[in-house]
Formats: sequence, structure tokens, C-alpha cells
Amino acid sequence: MLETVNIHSDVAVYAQIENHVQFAIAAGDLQAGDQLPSVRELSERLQVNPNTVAKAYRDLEVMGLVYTRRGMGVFINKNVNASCRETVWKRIIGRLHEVVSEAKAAGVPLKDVREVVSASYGEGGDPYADTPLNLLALAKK
Amino acid sequence: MLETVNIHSDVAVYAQIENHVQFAIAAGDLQAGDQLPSVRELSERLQVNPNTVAKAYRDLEVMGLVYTRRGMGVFINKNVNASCRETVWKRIIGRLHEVVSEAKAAGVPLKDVREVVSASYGEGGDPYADTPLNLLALAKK
Amino acid sequence: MLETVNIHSDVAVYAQIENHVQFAIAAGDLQAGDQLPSVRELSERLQVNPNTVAKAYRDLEVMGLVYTRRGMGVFINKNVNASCRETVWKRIIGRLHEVVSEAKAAGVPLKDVREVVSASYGEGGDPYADTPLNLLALAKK
Amino acid sequence: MLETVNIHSDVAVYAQIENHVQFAIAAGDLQAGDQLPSVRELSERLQVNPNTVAKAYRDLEVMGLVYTRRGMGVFINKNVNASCRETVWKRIIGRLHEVVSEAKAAGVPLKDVREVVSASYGEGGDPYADTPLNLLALAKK
DNA sequence: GTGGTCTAGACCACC
DNA sequence: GTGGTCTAGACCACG
Repeated sequence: MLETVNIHSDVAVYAQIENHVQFAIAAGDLQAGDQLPSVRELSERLQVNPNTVAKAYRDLEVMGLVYTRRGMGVFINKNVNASCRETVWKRIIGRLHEVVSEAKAAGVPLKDVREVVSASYGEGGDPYADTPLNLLALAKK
Repeated sequence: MLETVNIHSDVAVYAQIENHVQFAIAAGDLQAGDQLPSVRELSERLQVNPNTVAKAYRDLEVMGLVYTRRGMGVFINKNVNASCRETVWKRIIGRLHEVVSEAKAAGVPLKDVREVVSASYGEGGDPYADTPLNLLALAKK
Repeated sequence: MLETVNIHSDVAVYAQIENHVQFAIAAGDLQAGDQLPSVRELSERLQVNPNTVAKAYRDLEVMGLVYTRRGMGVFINKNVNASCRETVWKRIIGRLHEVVSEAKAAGVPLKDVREVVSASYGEGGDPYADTPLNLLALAKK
Repeated sequence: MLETVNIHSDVAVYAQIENHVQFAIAAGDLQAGDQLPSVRELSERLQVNPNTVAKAYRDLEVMGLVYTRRGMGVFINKNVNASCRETVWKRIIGRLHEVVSEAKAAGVPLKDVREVVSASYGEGGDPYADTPLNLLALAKK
């Protein structure tokens, strides 16, 4: 249940926020009509500048995942669960294909690849373990 | 036989060059004593700034993979094949772990992951198909 | 017979209400002495904050289109039909000029512009079809 | 040949920049491979903050109209002329339809509408007269 | 209270 | 030189 953002990651903070929201929508943890935490609140919790959160929210709106009600807040759009899941999956599958192809080209034995897959996927515990913040917890609070 | 660099990629041009050299060394396609194309030549072929190629070569030298003979050119070091392969493998394994963990977090069934792995690894064809430039071809020319 | 406000629109909710009242007055659908729905009632019907409706009514009063009788409600003023129509027309003409100029700048052929005008003006049907709420219906109820 | 942005307009500065680029692409004045003025240069000319220009450029990249080459600048994408023109036209036609429908509903005579159209479209002079800045001039400089 | 916009200025990576 | 990111803080419109 991390509520922090990884400042030292190579992925931008605003991108981490966007990714987390996308994941949560794809997983069905954020549903149509749910309100995201306010820019100010989230920025305080994550210890980042409000503008950074606002940028993430704005991007999500451009992507069509959320909408803004002036003076009210930011909300999850309707009918985004399926499309969002598709988008997320496609991106992941694409990267998976890429890295596996590279592994083959580099001569990594298929056996080793399978082993890593099993080990990485088999790890128990929090499904959000690899994402740096748990926006869901904030939204549902 | 790509001889181009992907300028639309999100990975820096110099990094693409470095990666490709590392890859070729790990695969044994570039061996001790082999000469890399000159900065000028490669920069012209790839349509990139000479400084970019120079930076890549400099980085590779810092990594200990190549050495420079003033006035002669840049050459592959001895005994770098094994260490280079280890580096490349580690990086690939790391990314593999990352993407598989993400796949799990996003709810992609393990079955689908395995399927993609099989499909991607099983594909025949040019081992360089997924890398944007074929430095090997230039070096061996 | 829309009785809703478009919360996804880029025009403010209070402005949508004001516009609709102006429109209805200009069209003669709301006449001198007619009573507007109460703030509470309208806010409930439209599912918006009462402050929003109150602001719209206040603005309309400032414009001189309506007057408030304390404890009684809000009523349409006398002799506002003509001036209101002028206001509405001017606004429409202004926007029309704007969009046509843009069309020209963008290279839309005059022929196409005229065609759209004919098609749009020629369309029959509910004159309120393009306005998001039918305040008239509420007022006359 | 305005090279200024309208600070007091109701449309955001960054949006004015975006619109102008879209218009220029749609009109064929900015073509594939053309470089936009640098963020810093344009911000100086327009007397706005570099971040404002950067925001516009970033949005244009998200829209797929331009791409960024690190350290090099921002360039027009391929195959955007047609799609951009379609987008721009659709937006204009949509607004035209909207305003004409409103005009009809408000009782503006068709004759008057046609007259305004002729007057607005017939105006001679710079096709960019209604857009607040001439980015083209900067880009082609 | 909410988000939107803009400014000023910093630091970074890349070319 | 280029753009990308983030911070700090201001002002505004909206509800």
C-alpha cells in the first residue's frame, strides 16, 4: 500500500501517476463516476508539486479516461474499463514481445526465459507491488 | 540489414548505438581487434550528429569495451565477450522481470504471457530484426 | 424536452442556464410576469449546486431581465423581449462571423459553407433541439 | 502578419498556438519535416513564458501532429495534412451547424444569416487575419 | 473548496 | 543550442 511516488525513477512522476490510474481503471478498481483525489490533496500526499498532479490529470482527460467538472473535481469516464484494459495489455504485450525477441537474439536460452517468467509472475503478494503508489486507496478513502 | 537509427524512439540515439555494439559483442559478431566504423562515416550513414556517435564511442571506451588508437580508429577490446554478454543478459532479464510483473499486476493471465513468450521466442528470422541498426554490417564491410 | 444541463460542456453551467433564459425570452416563450422555477426546484431537477442556479438568477437580475420578489420568487421583467432578442441576435451574429471567418482562413470553400447553412437552417424539428435544457418547460409547468 | 498572441482572449494562449499550427498544417503552409520555431525563440517573440509554448508543442505531439527530436527541435509529422484538414474542417463545420441552428431557433431570418456569411467570407485580405499570430512566418524565416 | 492558466526559474538529458 | 521535467507561487473561473 505505497502512497509514494518514486522521485528517482527514470519515468517521470506525472507518468507514474497516469500509469497508476490506467492500471486501476483496467483492473476495475476505479470505475465510471469515481472521483480522483483532488490535485491539492494528492500533491500533498505524494509530496510533489500540484502542477505535476494536474499535468497527469490533464493528460488523462486528453486520453479520454477522465473528465473534469469545474469546481467539483476529476471523475472517471464511462466505458473506459474495456478500452483501457486493452490499451494497457497491448502495451505490455508489445514490450514483452520486444524483450523476448531480444533475449532470443542475445542467445538467452528459452528455458531461462521461462524460468524468469515463472519467478516474476509467481511472486505472491500485492498486485500493486511494482507500482509506486496506490491511488486506489486514496480514491476510495 | 538496417543501417538506420530510430529518431522517433524514446531511447536516445547515442544509447541505441551503444546498445547495438554491446549486443554485437555479446553475440560474438564483433570480436577483439575488430574496428568500428569511423565517427564521421557512421554519423553520415545514420544521418546523425557526429557528436552523438563520438559520445557513444566515448561511453563504450569508458565501459572498457573498446579502445581508441589515435589516428587509427576505435577497436574492440580483448576479453569483453563474456562480460558483455553478462551485462546484456542481466539487462534483458531485468526488463523481462519488470514487464512480467507489470503483466501480472495488470491482470494478464499467466497463460497469455507464456503464449507470447513462446510465439516471440519461436519466431525465426533475422536476429537483428528488432534492433534498429546493424552496426555489424558496417564494421565488417 | 431536455431538462438537463450538459456537465461535459465547456460552457459553465450557470452560463447555460442564463443563455437558456435569454433565449426563451427572446423567442417570446417567457413573457413579462412569468415566474421562473425556484432555485431549489431547478437545482434539484438539473442536479446542480443551488449556488449555481442562484448565480444565474442573480446575473439575470443584474442584466435587468428578471426581478426578485422576496419570498415569492423570480419573475420576468416587462419590456425585455426586444432588448433580449437584440442581445441574443448580436451574440449569434458575432459567433457566425467568427466561425465563417475561420472557415475562410482554413480554406473551406464558400460553396460548402453555404451548403451547411442551408442544411442547418432548413432542418425542421424542435427549435430547442440544440440547446441543452428546456427551462421553458419547467417555467410553464 | 501578426506575430503576437492575444493575452486577453478567452481562449488560452497555448490553445491559440495549437490552433495556429493546426491551421497552418491544414492549409499546407507547414509541411512534413518543417521545423517549428524553438520554444525559447517563440516565447520571446510572443512575449510569453517558455512553458506556455512548450505546453502547446507537447499537446501537438500528443495529437500526433509533430514529433520531437531531443536536442534538435520540433518537426511536423508526415501524413498529417489531410487528417489535420479534416479535423479542422469538422470542428468548423460543427460549430457552423450549431450557430446556424441557434440562429434559426432564435428567429434570425435566413436572409440575414446568408448576408453575414457573405460579408464575413467575402472580406478580402490576409487569410490569417483572424488568427492572432502568424507562426508560418516564424517557421519559414 | 475545485481545476485551469500562466510566470519565473531551476536542473537535466540530448545533440 | 534543443526540449523535458519539476517547483513555487500567483490569479482566475467555477460551484
